[in-house]
Amino acid sequence: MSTRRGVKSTPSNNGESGAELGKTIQRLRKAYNLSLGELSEQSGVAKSIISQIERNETNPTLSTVIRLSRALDTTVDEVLRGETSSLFIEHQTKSGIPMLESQDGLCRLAIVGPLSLVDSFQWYDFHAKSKGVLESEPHPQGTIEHLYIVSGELEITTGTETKTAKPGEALRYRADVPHKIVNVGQGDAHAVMVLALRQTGQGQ
Amino acid sequence: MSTRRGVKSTPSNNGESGAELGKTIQRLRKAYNLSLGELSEQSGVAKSIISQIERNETNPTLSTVIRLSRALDTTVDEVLRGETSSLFIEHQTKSGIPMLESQDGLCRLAIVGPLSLVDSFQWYDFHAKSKGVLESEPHPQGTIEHLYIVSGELEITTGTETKTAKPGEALRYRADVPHKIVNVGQGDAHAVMVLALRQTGQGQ
DNA sequence: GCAAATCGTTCGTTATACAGAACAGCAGTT
DNA sequence: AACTGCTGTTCTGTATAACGAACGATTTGC
Repeated sequence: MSTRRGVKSTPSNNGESGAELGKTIQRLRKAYNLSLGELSEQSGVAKSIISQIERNETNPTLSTVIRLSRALDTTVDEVLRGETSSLFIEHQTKSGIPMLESQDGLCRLAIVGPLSLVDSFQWYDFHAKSKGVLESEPHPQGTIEHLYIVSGELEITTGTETKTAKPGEALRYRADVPHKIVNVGQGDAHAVMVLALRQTGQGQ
Repeated sequence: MSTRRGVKSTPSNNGESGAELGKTIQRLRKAYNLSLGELSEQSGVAKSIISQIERNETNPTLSTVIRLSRALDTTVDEVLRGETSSLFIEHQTKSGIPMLESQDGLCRLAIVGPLSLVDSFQWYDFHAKSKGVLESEPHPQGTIEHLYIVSGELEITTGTETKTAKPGEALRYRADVPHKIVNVGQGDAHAVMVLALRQTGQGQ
């Protein structure tokens, strides 16, 4: 957490949001050869606001962005995405299937799902004795690991973050960085894991 | 009642904007089985705001919508467009219940994996009381359903075939035909379901 | 049973997005 | 030079989105 609230270095927020929103809006506007006034008229947004948005000096309202997007004949997402043209590359990374086996002999990973059908996902049944540790090297870029805890208590560390999950909980985390699963409970732990490889690209 | 809210003609925006944004957000949140507090923590948006957004009582900031979209594993546009761009269930909701529930009320499906993202699979947590029945209309062509039984005893009927599965077993069957899951055991049943969609285009 | 937790909602305050007007910089006319 | 007409920017005041706390209403536990 630590959601730095209260701190507002940047004019508004923007930081993680549509970082380049302003630039994109302006680029589109100019592409259409519109002045601020014209776009204002067409979109119904005050030109002062548009000016501020273009300079990333404000954190616009959704409705404002929608109105601008419409006037610019595009969608919110495209505007957000900086419209980095084609970013979708079908990263069909086949890459060797990470054959996860118990390193310390305390974890067992059984494949219950398809692994050759399509490589968009693999599905494992995960069992771990108490104190068992499963360390994984990074999986292909964009891979997301889903862990559903059936029983026991697992601690997942991915990157620098660590979380503990109890039965019934589902964790979703990036698996393209080193990650680790530890059974911190007293007894055995059981979880279902789905490894999803990013395929459709353009997921923001 | 200083600020006369409560009764408001036009909430704020809405009109032309994200008409159903609130409903969509709520539907996604419930699909993920998140409470306002949880979503708040995950997204960094105050839960009071989320509440208001869901009720269309506010005209959220772009950054707010982005944060929510990310937490809900989707994009702004999908949220805006009333979404459901994709396939699935949407259950011939005769009742329009945002949550996935069987008609007899004995089965509950919670989405724990990505449900937006154009892509290839969805992941559910399935709970059923004794005698609970979950009937599904055919999913899109090529869809395969994977069911991993955690506890209880389930009987799956797909097409004309019927099978019974016990804990630890995994079933894989076509889901592009009507299919049915029945908890034939005495107690509750619990399973993890993965719905795999046929890859789009290329490859067969 | 009452306490503790958790749900969604509402309250009080602060920060700020918004609109419109006023402002500044630069073309072309005349 | 001025006067237009445009550009984009910077000033207001007001409405309100955001947060966090406090609130009743359930649900859970002991």
